[in-house]
Amino acid sequence: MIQLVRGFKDILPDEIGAWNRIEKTTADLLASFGFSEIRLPILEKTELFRRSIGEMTDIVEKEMYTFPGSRDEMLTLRPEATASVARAYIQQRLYAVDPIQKLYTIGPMFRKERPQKGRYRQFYQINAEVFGIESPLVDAQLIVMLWSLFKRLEIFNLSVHINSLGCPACRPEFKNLLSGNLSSRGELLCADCQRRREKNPLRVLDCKVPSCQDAIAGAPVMSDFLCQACARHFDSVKRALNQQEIPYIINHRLVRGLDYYCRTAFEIQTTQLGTQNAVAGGGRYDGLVEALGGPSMPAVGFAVGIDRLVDILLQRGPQPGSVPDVFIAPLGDEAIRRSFEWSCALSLADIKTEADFSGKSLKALMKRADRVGADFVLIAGDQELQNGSVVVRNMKTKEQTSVPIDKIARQIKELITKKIRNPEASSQKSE
RNA sequence: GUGGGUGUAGCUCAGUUGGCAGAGCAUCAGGUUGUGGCCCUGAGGGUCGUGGGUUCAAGCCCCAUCACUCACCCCA
Repeated sequence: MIQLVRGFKDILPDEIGAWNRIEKTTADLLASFGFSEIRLPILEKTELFRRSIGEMTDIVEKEMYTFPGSRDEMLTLRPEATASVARAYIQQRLYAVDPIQKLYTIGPMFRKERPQKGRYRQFYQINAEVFGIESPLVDAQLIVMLWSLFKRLEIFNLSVHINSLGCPACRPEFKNLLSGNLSSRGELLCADCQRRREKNPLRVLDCKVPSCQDAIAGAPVMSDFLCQACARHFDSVKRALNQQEIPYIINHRLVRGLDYYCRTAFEIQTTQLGTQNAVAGGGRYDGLVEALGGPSMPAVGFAVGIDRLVDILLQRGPQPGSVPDVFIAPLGDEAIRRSFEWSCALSLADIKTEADFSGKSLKALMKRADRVGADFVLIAGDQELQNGSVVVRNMKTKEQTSVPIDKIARQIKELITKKIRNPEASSQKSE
């Protein structure tokens, strides 16, 4: 048997309800915040990611699906979307139409990591990016938007972590200071951090090895070394979050894994998954557009891990799926032929219809009707055909009525609308 | 990339010191010639992940390999 690729997965009907809910909620919410959807290729030139994400990141070093394309060019399945969105913003000259662009995209990303709970080699993200606005209020607005997305999805037990990474004016000095501070207690650091200390000392800050945590306990924190502009920016973000009553944690250890981030960095974590607990992350990347050959342009954005949200939603049991309104149970060859006609007509009239053409016994048909959860069953045998009618059975009340064949669609529609109004009252009673 | 755990029916899992491959659920059929859920009866369904090895004999022991899973790491 040929099996699917390691770390990839099939999304089956039993969880598609959760996916649809997340995507629909996102589309509605982001539209009200002024975002437009874009759709981009999943394949890009490798160079794009090397330049944007950073040569020395784990993603670029060892996690990308890269292979030769045409004309000596290497291609890569995108490991994240921000680089592609920025590329499109530049290439399509969107900044010339209006430097301010609020864009979002939903789709698969690919990273060759070891699979784990909440971590897949093909995973799905919602990416939202705002170009052309320097105001810290936009940073805060993105967090507000995320917060309300999770609220609408009824996902709670979340914490918002924020930090400021500084900017090219103040970060280099801090890096040097930190590096010097860490080398004074280099003995304590784990092997990875020994390496990081020189290449990118910021990454030592979010190392989880206990001895490293001890080593950095007294280390300087970025927020004490922010330049005046960065400090004011960070303060505004915090004030805006306070104003919207969004609880947050200032996390000096929060260092994004991608090189392009500056100033605001944030991550939203859940307690409902395993150790892969980040459901969203993002921040400001003012230098990226220019670094990719575009105009100097501020930008800020985030990514949401859809797979992880689905995992959380599914913990609460299956999400409501689609069940047929009507099940057609024909008896005998003539009835089966006619039921084909009826099922087409009903489906085309927007009635969710399921017909069984197998010719099995009525008992078997009824069992199947019950299993698929149909509200009504349309029974047609020789008797009914002779007098030009069919039997409609209400599966809940067991009521059966005879309906003339030429009035099937209208009758069913009437029954369904009645059902939609009634069960609300009855389900409230039962609670 | 590194470590731990697990692979037996569609699903969840038993399987004793190595000795005929099992249960529950699900499916299908019958009990009821044309009426679902409950009940009863029966049936189908297996390369015991894969490949080697030890043995008279391997689901069980040994080696390798693959997959799943959890954690490290990294991140959404």
